Amino acid sequence: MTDRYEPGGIEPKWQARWEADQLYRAPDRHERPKFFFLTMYPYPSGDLHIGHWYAEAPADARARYLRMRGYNVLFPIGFDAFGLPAENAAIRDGIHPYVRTRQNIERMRTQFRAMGACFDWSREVVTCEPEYYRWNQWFFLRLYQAGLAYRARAAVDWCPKCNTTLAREQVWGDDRRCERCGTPVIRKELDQWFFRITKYADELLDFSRIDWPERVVTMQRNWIGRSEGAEIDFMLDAPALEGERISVFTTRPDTVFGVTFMVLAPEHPLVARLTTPDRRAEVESYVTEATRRTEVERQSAEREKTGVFTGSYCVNPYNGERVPVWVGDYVLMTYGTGAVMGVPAHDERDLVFAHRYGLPVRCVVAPPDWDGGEPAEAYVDPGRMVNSAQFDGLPNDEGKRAVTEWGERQGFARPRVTYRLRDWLISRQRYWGTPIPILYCDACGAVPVPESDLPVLLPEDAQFLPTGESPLKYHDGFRKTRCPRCGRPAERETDTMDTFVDSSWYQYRYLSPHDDDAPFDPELGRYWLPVDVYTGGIEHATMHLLYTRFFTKAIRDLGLTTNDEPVLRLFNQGIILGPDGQKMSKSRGNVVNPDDQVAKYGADAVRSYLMFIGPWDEGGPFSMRGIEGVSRWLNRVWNLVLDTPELPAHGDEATERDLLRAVHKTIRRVTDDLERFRFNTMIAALMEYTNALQKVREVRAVSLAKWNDAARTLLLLTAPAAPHATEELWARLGLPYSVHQQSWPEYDPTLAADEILAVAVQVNGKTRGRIEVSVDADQDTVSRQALASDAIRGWIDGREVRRVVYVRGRLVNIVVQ
RNA sequence: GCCGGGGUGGCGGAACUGGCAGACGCGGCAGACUUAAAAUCUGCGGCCGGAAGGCAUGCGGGUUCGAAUCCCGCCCCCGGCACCA
Repeated sequence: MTDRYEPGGIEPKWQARWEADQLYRAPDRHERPKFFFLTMYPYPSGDLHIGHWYAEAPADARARYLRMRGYNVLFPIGFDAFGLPAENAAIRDGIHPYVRTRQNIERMRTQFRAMGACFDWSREVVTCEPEYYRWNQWFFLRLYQAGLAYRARAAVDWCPKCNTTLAREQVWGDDRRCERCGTPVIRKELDQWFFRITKYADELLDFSRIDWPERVVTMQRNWIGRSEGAEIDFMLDAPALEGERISVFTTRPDTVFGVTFMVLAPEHPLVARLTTPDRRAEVESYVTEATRRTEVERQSAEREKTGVFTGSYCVNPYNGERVPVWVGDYVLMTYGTGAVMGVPAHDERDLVFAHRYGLPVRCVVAPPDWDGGEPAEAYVDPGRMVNSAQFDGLPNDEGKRAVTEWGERQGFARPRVTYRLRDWLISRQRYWGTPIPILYCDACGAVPVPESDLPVLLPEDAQFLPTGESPLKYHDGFRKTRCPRCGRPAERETDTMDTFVDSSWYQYRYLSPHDDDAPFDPELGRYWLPVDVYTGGIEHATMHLLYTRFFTKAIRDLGLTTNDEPVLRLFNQGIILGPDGQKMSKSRGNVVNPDDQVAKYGADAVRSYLMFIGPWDEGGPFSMRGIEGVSRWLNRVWNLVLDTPELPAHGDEATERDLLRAVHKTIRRVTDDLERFRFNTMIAALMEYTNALQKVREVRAVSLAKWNDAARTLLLLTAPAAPHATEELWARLGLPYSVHQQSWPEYDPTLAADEILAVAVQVNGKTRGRIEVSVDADQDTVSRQALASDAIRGWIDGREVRRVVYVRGRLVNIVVQ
């Protein structure tokens, strides 16, 4: 018997050898075509969990495959090293974030090496190092100069547990919780820095240049939330407010003749002045009540729509009608103009409101079979306009444009597009992030730090105290400085940047990670960019993946790149669950530790098993039995390759042809599956091929030469999934190092094609038997053969054959009376 | 409510463009090897039925020679958006 397969012995050996030989360095200039394969870089939590393996191992297999296909593959790795956990840990146990983060990274590097991943470590980026984050500051200054970064006072979301503000994208769910810790957020009025992502709203809605999953595209579309409509001005008809107006945004200008009331958000600036003395007490108490309610309460659709009349009226410019102005907390100050025209006949919410307060309902878009009265339910479908003066009879979708145009000519309406998307709030009231390169001078105001003074270093001697406030606020050495304009004392901004700023451009830094002159070398950008394939979890669909698209467009406009999009193709892997089918968590006790699995079965088995589990984008439960099955397969491959049978010099011709067919079919299947990220069926194909080789070996009817070719093909095709075992076997066969530098096998379609096919014979669509036919047999031949076969005769005897359908190579269907 | 994805054996899953449903793996059963066990190898495995045969891809219809796949109407699960005017 040959040596047993012992991954624990061979895996570290090859990892060291590959590293020493710099096998996976991606040269910057090369005659081969480039392929930039990016995976989402991890946060250095200090332990590589099974989710990291699931994200990286199948991606690594595909990167290896692309190398064998002849691409110059850039497959980099780095660490998303700023962020809250390290800072919280510092407050808890006094270890400085730098120290802990660097320790964590060191440990994870070791674990990544044990995976056998073919990363080009020479390009590693670590975002908490000044050589990285100085470029965050540099980009910030450029965006500031271009008017794409600005400071504003606004009501923003604050996480009371993380003690910082959050971007809209980081507030999740209908109960508005912090994306990181799940704590419900609260509103705070603060001065904060923003990136003007809304400037790119329309361009971000254009997905025509990229091949991204429908799911992500939809989520981004929803998030941006573009709606087209009109803004219409209603003049106020109140003694003290002569000449002032309320503007509303509506997507239904065609219903403007149906307006029977107006509703303002409680925060609307006109509310106080509009309120008549007799209504004041009631309105004021309503407004106070509304502002006291939480955001979640306010936005709950189930809540009853309440409101209060201000006592004032405005005038519908289209028909001159006086319309009462109400205040209602279902109207949001943060969307549109903070005022809504009430058209109860054609809007469900307005109808509820009108019924509650006895306001009139006037139908202006006729439902089919309209009786001239008011509809019982809000009618929102298409129809012809009625009760609408000169627009009567017009289909309402045309009416939208006609009404807006007419109002525009009169000067009280204009087309308008509104977005749900808000500018990206990047200020964080925390230490462990990139300092925002701004200082405040009493004389000059907010002053950008000159580029030549970058980086603004994060002071390492900060105090981490459980006060909830950033240590930078109390660090005089950091805070106190001089104004570069006037030389007088000034104070630095103590907020740091959202870590999503780091990840918005890290792919570019991989090109020249130690470049001191620029964030990345534009020359290299011309070769490597854009990213060809990006893989990672779906959870970043509207955060990171939206921000990085914005960033690329913004720096394109700054002249730093010519690409419109950062990533051509996106693929989202799913989530690995515990063996019980539940999300892995320490409290459930269902966590699978990859290090344990590697110790037991080897990295190759863990990699292959993760690929075999199911479709990569679906994830699924980790099965302890399942990984044993894959481990058994690798053992079979091992024994099959090393235990070469006694074989004749000349084999049996038919058996050899069958073997060759299996070889070429398998190459085709494995290649197609890798192209489509179908790793599960790729492993299944390799298993089938292994089983076929085992059968051939038992028969001993092929020549040694043919056998060797078949066995080598097995190693080449398995190399991406199980890089160590295949390297070892390749070496033991005496073949030249390295299996990973061999060319990917090509398949020949003619050799993969069958000559004799087993065809199912159906009678009236039910399979009753099967026959063997040659590939090129025509329908006549096949149907004659089918009708004559014993298994079929009993089913058709005495019945009239009405029709015979032959699907080449698949089946014959005999249709009888 | 709107949008996207899904529902297939005991389990994970497979099935090109409408063409033999259940590849591959797990578990199970039977056998070989072994004093025995483990490991390994071989065979059998959708359900009902002794068999013939029938029934089967969430449910109900339809189109078709033929439907897991296409169409219509539902149910359930996952994710996103949602008082957004």
